[in-house]
Amino acid sequence: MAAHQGRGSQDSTARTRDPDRTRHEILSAAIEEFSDKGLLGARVDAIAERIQTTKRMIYYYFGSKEGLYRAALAESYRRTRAREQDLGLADMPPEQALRELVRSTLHYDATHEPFVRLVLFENLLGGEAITQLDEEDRALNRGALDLLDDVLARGRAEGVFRDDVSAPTALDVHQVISSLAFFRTANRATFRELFGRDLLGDESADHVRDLIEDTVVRLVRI
Amino acid sequence: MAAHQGRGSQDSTARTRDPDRTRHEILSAAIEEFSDKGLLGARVDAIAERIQTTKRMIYYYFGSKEGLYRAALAESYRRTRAREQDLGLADMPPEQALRELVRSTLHYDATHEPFVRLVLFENLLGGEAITQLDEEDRALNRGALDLLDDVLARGRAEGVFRDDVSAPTALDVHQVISSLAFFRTANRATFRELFGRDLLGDESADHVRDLIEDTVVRLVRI
Amino acid sequence: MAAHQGRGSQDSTARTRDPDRTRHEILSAAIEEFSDKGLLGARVDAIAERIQTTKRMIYYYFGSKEGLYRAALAESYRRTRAREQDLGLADMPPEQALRELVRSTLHYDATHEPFVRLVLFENLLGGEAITQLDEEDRALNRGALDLLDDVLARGRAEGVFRDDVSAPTALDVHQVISSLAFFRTANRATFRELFGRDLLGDESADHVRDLIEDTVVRLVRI
Amino acid sequence: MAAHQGRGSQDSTARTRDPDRTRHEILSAAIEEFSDKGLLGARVDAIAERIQTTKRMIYYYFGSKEGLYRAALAESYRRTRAREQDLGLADMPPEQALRELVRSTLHYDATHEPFVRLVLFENLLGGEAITQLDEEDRALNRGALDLLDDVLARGRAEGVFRDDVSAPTALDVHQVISSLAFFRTANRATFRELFGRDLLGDESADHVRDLIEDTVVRLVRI
DNA sequence: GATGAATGAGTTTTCATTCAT
DNA sequence: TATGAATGAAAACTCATTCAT
Repeated sequence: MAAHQGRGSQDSTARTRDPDRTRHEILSAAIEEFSDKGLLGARVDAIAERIQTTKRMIYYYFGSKEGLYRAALAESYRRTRAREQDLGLADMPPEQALRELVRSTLHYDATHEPFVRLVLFENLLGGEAITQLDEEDRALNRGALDLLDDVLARGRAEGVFRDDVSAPTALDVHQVISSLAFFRTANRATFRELFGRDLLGDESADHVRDLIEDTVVRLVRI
Repeated sequence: MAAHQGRGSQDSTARTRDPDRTRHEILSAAIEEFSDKGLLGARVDAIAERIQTTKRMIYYYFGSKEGLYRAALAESYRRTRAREQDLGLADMPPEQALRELVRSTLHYDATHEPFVRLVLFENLLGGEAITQLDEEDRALNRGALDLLDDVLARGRAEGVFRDDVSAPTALDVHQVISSLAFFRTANRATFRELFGRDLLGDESADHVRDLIEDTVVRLVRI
Repeated sequence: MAAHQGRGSQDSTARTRDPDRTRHEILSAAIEEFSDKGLLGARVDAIAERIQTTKRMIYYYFGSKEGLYRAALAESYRRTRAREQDLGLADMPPEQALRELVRSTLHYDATHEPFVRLVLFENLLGGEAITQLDEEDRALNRGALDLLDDVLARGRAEGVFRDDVSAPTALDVHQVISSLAFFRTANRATFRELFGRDLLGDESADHVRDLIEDTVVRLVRI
Repeated sequence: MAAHQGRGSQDSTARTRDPDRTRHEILSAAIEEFSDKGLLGARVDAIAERIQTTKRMIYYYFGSKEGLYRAALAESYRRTRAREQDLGLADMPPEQALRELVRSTLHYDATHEPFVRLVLFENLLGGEAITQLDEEDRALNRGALDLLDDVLARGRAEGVFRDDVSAPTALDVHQVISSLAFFRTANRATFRELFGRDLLGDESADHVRDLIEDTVVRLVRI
C-alpha cells in the first residue's frame, strides 16, 4: 500500500548526510512506536515511516528490530537523566522535601509517558532488556533512592519521621511512590472507564497529587 | 490408507464431543497466552497448541483472534467474580476490616496474575475492550468499592478514621490499594533487577504486605 | 461467527422428515447461490444457511460441492422445460409468429436470470458441466430451434422471409436472438454504468424489446 | 549458510531490479488469471507462479488481491485504448463503413478474449469495479459510440440508412453489435456443445462474421 | 551513507469435507 | 435422516530482513 512514494533524490538536502541526526531521529521514532505498541506490536515499517527514512537505515545503524529496541530503551533511560537535577531538597524541612520529591516524581512520570510505558511493557514481557541495563542506568535509579534516603534520614534525625523498628526503609517509600505514580499510566483506561476518574487528566490533577503526597507523608510521619 | 490408528475410546477425554468443554479450554488457553504476550504478541497457533485442539476450532467458536481476545478478557473478568465472598468484614473493628480487605486484594491479585496482566496489557494498548465491558463486570468493580465504603464509614463513625474535609474518599483509598497491589505485577522485573526485591516473591511477602497495609491504614487513620 | 445458532429439535415439525422436500430446498438454494457467485465463489455454508438445513445434508444428498453444482445446473435446465408450451405460433402469420417467439424468449430470459447467469458462469469457466448434460436437456434446446425452423419455413413458403442462398438458417437466427437476449444479463452492469441504459429495467423495456424484435425480423424479412 | 548458490549475472532477466517491469508482469499475469477464473476463482499464488515472482511482491505493489484485481481491470481497459485507430471510415460509403466498424469490433473482441472475459466476470459479480472506472476509460467507450454516430449520420444524410421515428440510435446499434460480439465469448461453450458451432472457431468464422454484419446492416438500412 | 525492490518464513483466516451421536 | 462439532489443506496477508545500485 505504501509502495511508491517516490521522492526523487535531488533537493531534500535537509534529510541527507547527517548520520548522527538520522540515528537520533530513528531512536526518537522508535521510542514512540515501542512505547505505543510494545516490542511485539511495533512495526519496523512504522518506525521508518514516522520519520523520513527507510528501513534500511534502521538495520544499518541498529542491526535488528531487537537491537533498535534495546537502543531505544537505553536512550529512553538516558534522556531521563536530565532531570533529578538539584531540587534543593537539602534546604527544605524534611516533610516539605519529601513532598517536593514526590511531586517531582509525579510530574516527571506524567510528562514522560513514553518512558513509563516502555518500562511497563518491558516488565510485562520478559523484562530481559532490563537485565542488560548499563551500570549508568542502574546508578541513575539508585540516585533517586539516595536522595530519598537523605530526606528520610534527616526527618528521622529531626524526630519528625518514624524511626521505630517497622519504620519504612527508603526502598519501601520508593516502592510506594513508584506504585502510586506508575498506576496512573498503567491503569488509566480502566480507572477512567470504571470510576470516571482520569488519573492523568487536568481535572483530577490536584486531588490526585495531594492524595499521593499525603499517602507518602503519612507513611513516614511519626 | 493407514486405518487402525486407533485412539479407541479409552481416555482421551480432551478430544471428544463436548462443545462447552472445548470452548472453555480454548478460553483458558487464550487467557494464558494473551496474559503472557498481550494481544499483539499472542499467536493463535500457540493457543491451539496449549490445549489439544486446532486453530480451526478457535475460529469455529470465536470467529477471529480479536473475537477470542474479547471473549478471553470477559471470561477473565467473569472468573473474577467468584471471590469477594463474605470476608466477614462487618464483624471486625474498622482498622482490622480495612487490613483484611487490603490483604484480600493483595492475595487475590497475587494469585490471579493472568487477570492482572491482561488488564495491564489492555490499558497499555488502547483499552478499547474495556469500554465494552458488561454492566456485570462494572458492577463487580463497584462492589469492591462499596465494601470499602462501608468500612470507611464505620471507621469514621467510630471516630477512628479521618473525617476532615481532606479525608480520602473510598475511591481514593481504592486507588491507593490498587496502585500498591498492581505495581507488584506491573513492575516486578524492574524492581527485582534494580533493587533486588521480588515484590511477589516469598521472601519479601510479609514485609511487602505489611508495608502496603500500613500505607493504607495510615492514610485513613486519625 | 455463525456457530451456535441453536434451534433445539422440538417443534420445528415442518422442517424434518421430508427427504424430497429437503432435497428440493437444497437445490433451490444451490441454484441461487451458484447463480449469484458462480461455482468458485459459492460457499457450501452459504447454501446451507439459505434454507434451514445443515451442510451435512448437502453431502448426504449430493456428495460434494461439485455434485451439488451439477445437480443444480441440471435442475435449472429441467425447470426451464415448463415453458415453451404452445405459444400458438402456428396460427399466426410468420412475422408475427417470429416476433412472438422473440418476445417469449426475451421474457423468459428476463424472468429466469438465475438460469441465465448459471449458463454464463458455466461458459466462462470450462463449461465442463455442459458436456455432461442429459439428452433431455439437449433435446429441450433443440426444441426451441425446431419451433424457429417451422416459423422460418412458413415465412419462406409464403414468400415473406428471405430464401436466397445467404439467407440465415434457423441456427443463425437462434444465435442472434440468444445474443441479444443474453447480453442484457451478461453486460447489464457495464451498459448501465457507461451508457445509462438499464437493459433489464422497466424504463427501457419496451424500447429494448422493439429494438431486438426489429433486428431479428429485419434479418429474415425479404 | 548455503552460500554459493550462484545465479551469477547471466541472463535471468526476469528476476532483477526493474520495478516497472515487475509491476507490468504482475499485471499481465493477473489479467490472465482473473480472466480465466474470475476474482473469486483466481489464486494469488497462481498469479505469482505465472511469472517468476513471489506472492509477496504482489502485496508489495498492489496491497491486496482486490487491489490487484482493480489494477488489472483498469490496465486491461488501458491496453484496449491502443485500437480504434483510424479505420478510415470517413472515406468509405456508409454501409461499407458500418461493415468495417462491425468487422473491427468483432476482430478486436476475438483477439482480446481476456479483456472480454474480465468484463463478463465483472458484470456477473456485482460490477462494483466498473463503477470506479476512470473518466478516460469511459471516454474510450464513448469514442466507439461517436464513431458509430458519424457513420449513421452520414448514411441517413445520404438516404441509405433509416431516418424514420423508430430508426435505431447509435446506442441501439452499439448494443446490437456488442451483443452479437460478446455472445461469441460468453456462450461459446454452450453453443458448441448444443449446436456444434464454435462461434470463435476458424471454420465458422466467415459465416458468423457475415451473419453479424448482415444483422447490423439490415437493422439500419432503408 | 542512502534507497527502493525483493524475499522467506510465518500468521491469520477460509473452506470443503467428515465424524460421532 | 438429521445435527453440531471437528478437521486438514489451502488461501490471503504480514513482517523482519537482505540485496543491488
